[in-house]
Amino acid sequence: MDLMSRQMARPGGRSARVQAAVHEAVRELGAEVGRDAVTVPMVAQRAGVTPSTIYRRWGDLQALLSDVAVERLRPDTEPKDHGALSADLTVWAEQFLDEMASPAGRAYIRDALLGDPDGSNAGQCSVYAAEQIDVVLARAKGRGESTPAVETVIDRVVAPLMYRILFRPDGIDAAYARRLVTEVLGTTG
Amino acid sequence: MDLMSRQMARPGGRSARVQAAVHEAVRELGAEVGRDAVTVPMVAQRAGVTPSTIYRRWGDLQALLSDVAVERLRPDTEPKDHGALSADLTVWAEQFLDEMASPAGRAYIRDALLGDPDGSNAGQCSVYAAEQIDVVLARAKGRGESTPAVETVIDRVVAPLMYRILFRPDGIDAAYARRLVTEVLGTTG
DNA sequence: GCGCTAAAAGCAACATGTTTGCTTTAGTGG
DNA sequence: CCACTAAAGCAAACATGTTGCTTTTAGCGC
Repeated sequence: MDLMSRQMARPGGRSARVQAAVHEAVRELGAEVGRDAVTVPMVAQRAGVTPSTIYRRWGDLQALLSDVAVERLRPDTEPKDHGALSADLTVWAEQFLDEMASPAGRAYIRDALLGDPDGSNAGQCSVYAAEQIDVVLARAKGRGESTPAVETVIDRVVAPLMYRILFRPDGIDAAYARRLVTEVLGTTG
Repeated sequence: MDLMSRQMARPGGRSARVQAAVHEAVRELGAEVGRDAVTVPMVAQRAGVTPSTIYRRWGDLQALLSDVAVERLRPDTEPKDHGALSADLTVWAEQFLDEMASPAGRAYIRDALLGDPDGSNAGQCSVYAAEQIDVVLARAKGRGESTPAVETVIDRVVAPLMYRILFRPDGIDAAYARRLVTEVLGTTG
């Protein structure tokens, strides 16, 4: 059944099935009863496993939620090609803001940051963003456009957006995202 | 003082003593056994109150930790005056990075972001940073220096630092902080 | 000062969540 | 096909979180 073949490098093992079932249970329950009401015993029952299995594999609820959050924050498609760097970056930034600034998006980000002592899950989120930007910039270079460095875009666009999403939920909108993109492109041309 | 004026019907009374005792217990236990090992019953015992008091006032451990975290993230002194905007900002950014990027600092930031559904605690952190920057910029204006806007400094210095602290703990150092300051000042002069 | 009032803390019983030793099962390689 | 190992199940001990009711105490009018 495709319940068990969802995103697995090596389908077939029992552990793999359990992980898939547990992740799916978290997603379903999160949608049904709200993220804050999800408990380990609840997830276990839905996934058809015992709570101790979850505790032993993930340690606690937070680590599990962090896992699932990173999975959801992974972009599922490449950024669309609009024929020009400014258009590509602008659209990407607007969409990024849209997804991340929603209550659900903020909850995922917080979950990813949490239950993540070594920062590896949060780091993964940053990698996703960097990859997307890299695609956009590489495409622009292919067209002969001059582009800022990936790091510059992260510093000047992603970081300000994320800072405001996390620390100042008010007063953030698409116009702000567009302004950041315009400014970073203005720097290099 | 604002430690006891947060949401208190009876300042100076028993509630205030309880709050102070609980906060102190959290700080002590955090230092002694590590932040992750702190539990509500533990805090209650150390503070000489019953667990139900804590649950009723703060709701859960996370909200309590969030409270304490914001308290600790509040700067205790005004930024020092070094006679020039670039020096003031550079020193401030280095110190900010130093405090925030430490394991303890990161834990406080995460706690502040957490158990904070409405974002008010996290928002407070941002306000602290903005206030400090405002002092530095006002002083520079008083000397006749031209300065960037507070918002600009937040976008170009604070946000990138915070983004890296949270999402990419590796590869962040004082030199990076200094570069950010140099760049933002280069923009306006 | 003296009680009255109401907000907050204490208490205790209860519900829920977490941990752990041991047993059982499923996948792997001989 | 059998033995071996890693992971899951089970159940009981344990810790944490919740709640109704009682008691304390600060603030207030007298």
